[in-house]
Amino acid sequence: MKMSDTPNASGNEDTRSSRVTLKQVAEAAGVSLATASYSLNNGGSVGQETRDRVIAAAEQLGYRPNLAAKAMRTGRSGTLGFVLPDLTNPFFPLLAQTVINAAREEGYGVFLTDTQGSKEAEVQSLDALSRRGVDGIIWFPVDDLPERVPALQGIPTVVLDRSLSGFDCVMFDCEAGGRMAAQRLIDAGHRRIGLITGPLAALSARQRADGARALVQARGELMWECEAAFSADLDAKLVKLLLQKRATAVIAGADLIAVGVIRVLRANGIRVPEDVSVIGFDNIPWTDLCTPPLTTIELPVNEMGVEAVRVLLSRLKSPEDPRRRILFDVSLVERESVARLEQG
Amino acid sequence: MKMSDTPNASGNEDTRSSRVTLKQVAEAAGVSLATASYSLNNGGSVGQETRDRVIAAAEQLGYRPNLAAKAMRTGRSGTLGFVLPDLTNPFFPLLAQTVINAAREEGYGVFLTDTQGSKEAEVQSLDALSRRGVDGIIWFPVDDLPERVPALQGIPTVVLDRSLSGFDCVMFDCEAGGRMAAQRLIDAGHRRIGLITGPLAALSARQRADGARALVQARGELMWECEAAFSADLDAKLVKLLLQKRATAVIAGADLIAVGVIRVLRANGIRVPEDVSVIGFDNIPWTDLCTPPLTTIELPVNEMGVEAVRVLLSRLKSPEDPRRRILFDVSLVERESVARLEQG
DNA sequence: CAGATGAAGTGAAACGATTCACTTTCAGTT
DNA sequence: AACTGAAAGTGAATCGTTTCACTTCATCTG
Repeated sequence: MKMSDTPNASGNEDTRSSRVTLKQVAEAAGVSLATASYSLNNGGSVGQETRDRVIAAAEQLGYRPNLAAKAMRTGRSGTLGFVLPDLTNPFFPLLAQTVINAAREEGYGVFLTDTQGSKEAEVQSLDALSRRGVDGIIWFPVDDLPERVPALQGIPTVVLDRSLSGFDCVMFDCEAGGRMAAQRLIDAGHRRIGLITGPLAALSARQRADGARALVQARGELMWECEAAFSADLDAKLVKLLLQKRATAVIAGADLIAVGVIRVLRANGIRVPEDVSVIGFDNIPWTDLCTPPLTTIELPVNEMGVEAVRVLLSRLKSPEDPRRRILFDVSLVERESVARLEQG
Repeated sequence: MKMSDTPNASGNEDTRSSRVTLKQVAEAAGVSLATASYSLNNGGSVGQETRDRVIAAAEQLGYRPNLAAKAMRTGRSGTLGFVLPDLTNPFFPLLAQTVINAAREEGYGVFLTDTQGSKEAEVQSLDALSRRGVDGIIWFPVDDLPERVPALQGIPTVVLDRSLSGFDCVMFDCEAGGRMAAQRLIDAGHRRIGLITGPLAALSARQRADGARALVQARGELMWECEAAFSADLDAKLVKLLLQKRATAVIAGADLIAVGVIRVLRANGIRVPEDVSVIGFDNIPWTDLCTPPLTTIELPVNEMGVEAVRVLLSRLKSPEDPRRRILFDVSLVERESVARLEQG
């Protein structure tokens, strides 16, 4: 790391340290504080001419309302918190982007916090958001153990991808997804199928597994089942399973895992999809660039983000409405990692 | 999308809508407001016994300071803004994560805004952050045209990956990176080299190109050069270039582009790296999972995030210090997309 | 013992907006 | 001419903190 100081930086000119306040605007426009406030917020009863004058003055002075003051007076900060487990997991960036932009369109700023998969950090984050006085929280929990979160008292919260009682929840129909994945393999003639689940602490992983398992057991044969972390690095046990108990097709509980599977298989001279078919789950961004491009279950992540904000804001408006539970359908994305099983 | 209302949700019990204020704590502890404040902030002169009593009372009542009020009084909000172009670009999530966590460790919350690559949205974002009263801004600009941003007046800002005068800047040594990429190919015996640059509106893309071009011209032959967007979908012109004017190696200004190149080549029966070597830039997360794993230039993204926060906070402390310009070294990551050129 | 010193604690004024309750003005109605 | 009501505008309280300036009182100093 090199460093150099640039001594004569030509700083932001006109750095007026104290900002323009509403009072100054009022004075400039020759009206009272109250009228100035009403004018700028389209409230009260103010003559059109006066209103225009105030607006002009505000413009001219470069007035920017102090949101902290507004927040204190009104009790609402115009901010939301978004708590998620891990931004570097490719599943999340799109979701975060959607939430942030949906919120911005409604005039809300978003505090993003990444808990790095730690429950402790999660509790801390929620606590910090509560102190910050966010109006509401969107929460993608690390897992779905029903831990009590005292910080959340009284703050409207919507929970994503988990079913926590007492909260609005927005989820994917993961069980159906699991079934779809299995069905796709069955349709291609596969019967001897292996199943790798994501971490079962998460409801969605359990549901995916349940859906897939049920269908495989009904129509084919579940050769083996194994739990794995959300990662392309498979542990030794799984690798062994993969190479020894040969299934003709593998269902992975997440694309990241599927990519790892493909890598291991190919490294051992097993072709995908000719020898073994692989199907993933999530449709994370770059799975179409793999070799072979991954057949997978797509989740409407974008829609989830938008809906989460919608639900949260509507709860802000009507705190007493019944809790909502929204379930998004998922769909199969056909690519090249699944092949018809040739009768051998 | 299915929906169901759960009528009898067992809401967060004890939803006390009005929060505990410092005044209540003071009363409970039998001291004045001032003493209560001093006690909790380790300020003023307060007897140990009294202090303990206040702290106990605060604890017991579940007091959470209202940061909006504090912000208004002190003029500092304890928040930072982070403006970046596109969270779905795999380059950014790690950076965002690092910034968020580094800031949190110092007690700051981060407003994240994603401008979706639009300069208009960028100006709006900066403006919104200014209204929100953030104490400082970390800004990864869409490009480096020296647009005036009025909203920034007086808000300490550090700029990432760009050189904007009047700001603290944290950057990578991209020119050196370009040279390293070229050198790697030269070392492998390549002479006829093609160069694909990222969008030249960005300084870093220009620098990468400059570094690479200079070295190629000095030691080999620059077969062709072409500008491309940050995407794995290459436009027709580039595809044609790639297939017709055969270079033995290609330098891509970004991994995303490199992946696109590999895909096009392989789709046309050209092997990588046996027939054509490809080298990328960025070392974004999953390039080690490609086929072949991508040789590329790694940027210390994590370090940049940490440093950005460090620089920003130190500027908050001493606004009058000379502007700083920090340059991080980059490094070559050796994988499998570059091969020795067999003398043919 | 007078005065100085310092620790412990308090009262009240900010910070910058919103908003309730109120006054003034004036056109319209009887 | 007196009354009514709406429209236009204002004064002042308020949100929850921090912090300056001040008081009180016990102890120390010469």
